[in-house]
Amino acid sequence: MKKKREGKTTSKIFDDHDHGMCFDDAIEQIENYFLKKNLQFTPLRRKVFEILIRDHKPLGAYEILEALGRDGFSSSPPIAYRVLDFLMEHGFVHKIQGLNAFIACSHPNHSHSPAFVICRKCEKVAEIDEKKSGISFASPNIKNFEVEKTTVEMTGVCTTCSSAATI
Amino acid sequence: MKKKREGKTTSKIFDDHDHGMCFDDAIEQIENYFLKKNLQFTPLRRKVFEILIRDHKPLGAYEILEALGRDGFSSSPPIAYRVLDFLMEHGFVHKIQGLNAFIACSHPNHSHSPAFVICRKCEKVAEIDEKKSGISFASPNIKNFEVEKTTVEMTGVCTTCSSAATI
DNA sequence: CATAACATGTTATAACATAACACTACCAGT
DNA sequence: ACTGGTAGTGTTATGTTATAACATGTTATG
Ligand SMILES: [Zn+2]
Ligand SMILES: [Zn+2]
Ligand SMILES: [Zn+2]
Ligand SMILES: [Zn+2]
Repeated sequence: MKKKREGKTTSKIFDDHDHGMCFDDAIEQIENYFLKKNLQFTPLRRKVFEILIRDHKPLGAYEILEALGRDGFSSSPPIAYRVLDFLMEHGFVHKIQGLNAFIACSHPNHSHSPAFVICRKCEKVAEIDEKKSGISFASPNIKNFEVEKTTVEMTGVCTTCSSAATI
Repeated sequence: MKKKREGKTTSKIFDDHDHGMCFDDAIEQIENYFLKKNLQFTPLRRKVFEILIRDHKPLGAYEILEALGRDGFSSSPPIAYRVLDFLMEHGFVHKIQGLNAFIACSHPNHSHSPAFVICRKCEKVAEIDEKKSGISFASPNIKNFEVEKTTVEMTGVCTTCSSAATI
């Protein structure tokens, strides 16, 4: 059986971006980036990114594979994982560890350590900015350790879901 | 084939606790907690916790299962996952999302949002305290969202590993 | 003792991820 | 044009992590 991953309601923190613009911007930005870096934005890579940015919600690798299959691409697992790794290396996709899922980056311009807010009911996910949100995550400067990557995920319930339900 | 999960070197951030004491304390604390809460600290639960606290390093569920098998317990997957879920509910075990592994809590007294420092070379893991370490993680108070659980993991390389190796 | 709640055991399968190798296209140096 | 290297994609098989569903035993509690 399949794990549910629908999502139906919204809450303010999840709605603070204009996704129409977000989508167009994202495509343009990734194109420019690849051009500038002399990287190939192949049909497969473009398609995977489009699948992720289209609804701008986290998708499991196998959901991406299904979508690829529907669009005439190969849908064996390594296809998705390789492209996802590539897009993550360049900061256009992040992995949500708590969901084993992947999501298109919401702030692909500046390099950043992403933080995510995840509603465990509707499974909506928002990528937040250190400064913009209440969260202040002082740059981790641990003694005797060089931090290369941080994972920050906040799971809970959004207002819409909590007001709608009987817990 | 098996993923490596050995760990051989140490760095200061990983050595700031006396594990002999840590082990004894942990056992005593979990016993007291279960007694006070009228929960059953069954042989299976005790064994799982002992396996985790013994070396105080992250173990995969299937590693725990092997250890259980060696000690005469059943070693089918649900056994481990159920006990781990239970111990996590009560704050005595945490899951390291970046490693798909479980580790005994280092600060089982006070309720806390654990944060972890993970060396990707030796796979040593330290659970750090907000205040004690350089990290300051302001309590996330996001608008229109009630945070229930935070995941904070910092991956990098410890001094020992970085000084030892040719990157 | 009845019975409900909790705990463990067992089988099967789902969900997630990678290894290894094959094939093609493209480009650089000869 | 030949050669060898690199990058991208395709394919098969398998490894790894986690859960569903159901059976059995064990422990309060009225
Ligand atoms: Zn968007
Ligand atoms: Zn929600
Ligand atoms: Zn310890
Ligand atoms: Zn190390």
